Amino acid sequence: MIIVINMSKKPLTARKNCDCRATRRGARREAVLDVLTSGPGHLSAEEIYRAARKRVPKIGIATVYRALRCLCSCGKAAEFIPADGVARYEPAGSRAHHDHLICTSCGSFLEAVDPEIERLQGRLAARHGFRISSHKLEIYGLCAGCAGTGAARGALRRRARIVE
Amino acid sequence: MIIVINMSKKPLTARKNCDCRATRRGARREAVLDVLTSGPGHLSAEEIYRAARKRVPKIGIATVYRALRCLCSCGKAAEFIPADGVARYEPAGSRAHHDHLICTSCGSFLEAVDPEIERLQGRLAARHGFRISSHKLEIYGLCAGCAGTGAARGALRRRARIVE
DNA sequence: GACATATTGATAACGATTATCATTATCACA
DNA sequence: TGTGATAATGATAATCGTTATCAATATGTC
Ligand SMILES: [Mn+2]
Ligand SMILES: [Mn+2]
Ligand SMILES: [Zn+2]
Ligand SMILES: [Zn+2]
Repeated sequence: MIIVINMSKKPLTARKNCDCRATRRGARREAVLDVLTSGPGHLSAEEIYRAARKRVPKIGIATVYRALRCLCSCGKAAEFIPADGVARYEPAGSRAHHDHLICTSCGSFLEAVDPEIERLQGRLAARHGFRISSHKLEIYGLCAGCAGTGAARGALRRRARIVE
Repeated sequence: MIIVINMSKKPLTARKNCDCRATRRGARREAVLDVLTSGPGHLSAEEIYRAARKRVPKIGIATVYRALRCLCSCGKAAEFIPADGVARYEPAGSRAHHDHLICTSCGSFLEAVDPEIERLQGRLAARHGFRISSHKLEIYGLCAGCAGTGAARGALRRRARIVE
């Protein structure tokens, strides 16, 4: 795949009209995309940098940030910023939208979607004449494992990545 | 009111068992609380600093941050971090929970709550054995004014701060 | 007033991210 | 296959919001 950096200074939110154009190909940005799609997801730039160096040892962190900007810009990756203020990245485009349940104990990210919540957000916005372009729902608390209840362990056993 | 700094390094989320104890009183932290409760809300630390200096000209930004930490720690203020990563503060305690509709055009914050969405979040979490401690719902898009439709202006006219 | 100590503000430090810029890698084409 | 244009890279400086440090000051108690 050919990946080209979008050098604009705009935020990293995915855009429809990405100005990425195929020009030259290199191993570094491929490595970043690789880490993103094959890794556990929800990685920080620093974590992606460390993983990418195992494939391309001479890669610099600046290139990782540039690649992430490009990937977000053309919708192949998504950036989100949890409460600690450190941006995290996950593959996008081929994946459905989802929200995050973030464990404040072990730091794990659980992905989930409730179509009813999604729908009601539209209704809430409409009530205020607000035109939604995106939304961010993050639920903080204890994951099943850290809560440690029987019901919790049951839910953990299911181990669903995206569950309605 | 007496306000005492909580010097802990924990995050600024409001806690039930705040270790704030009344010991000494000063004008600076009062000024910060004043700005917080009398201002337009959703101010950044820098904005609060500028406003506080009109009341206490010699106040330093460090004191503003310290006061905000204290106020959040004992539940008199709430901190939240939108997509731009810059923390913003609003009075809390006497105010009900609400979510934010954030206009990406004019930067305004509209407050809203949908009890049904709140309820469904609990259901979603329960489905994963997740024990919620807090959540953050931010909806990004165009406010009524910036969207510029007729219906939008109607909604704007209502000018509700918190609407179900 | 004298003391203990809580609070303050100037400023250094910090961490994540971005900008700079000289060097290197890639492509189009002769 | 060589060559020139230029896209991409990485080391590093800069930036920005926030926190830590620390000497000076303010406050409460006796
Ligand atoms: Mn995710
Ligand atoms: Mn608010
Ligand atoms: Zn956990
Ligand atoms: Zn607006």
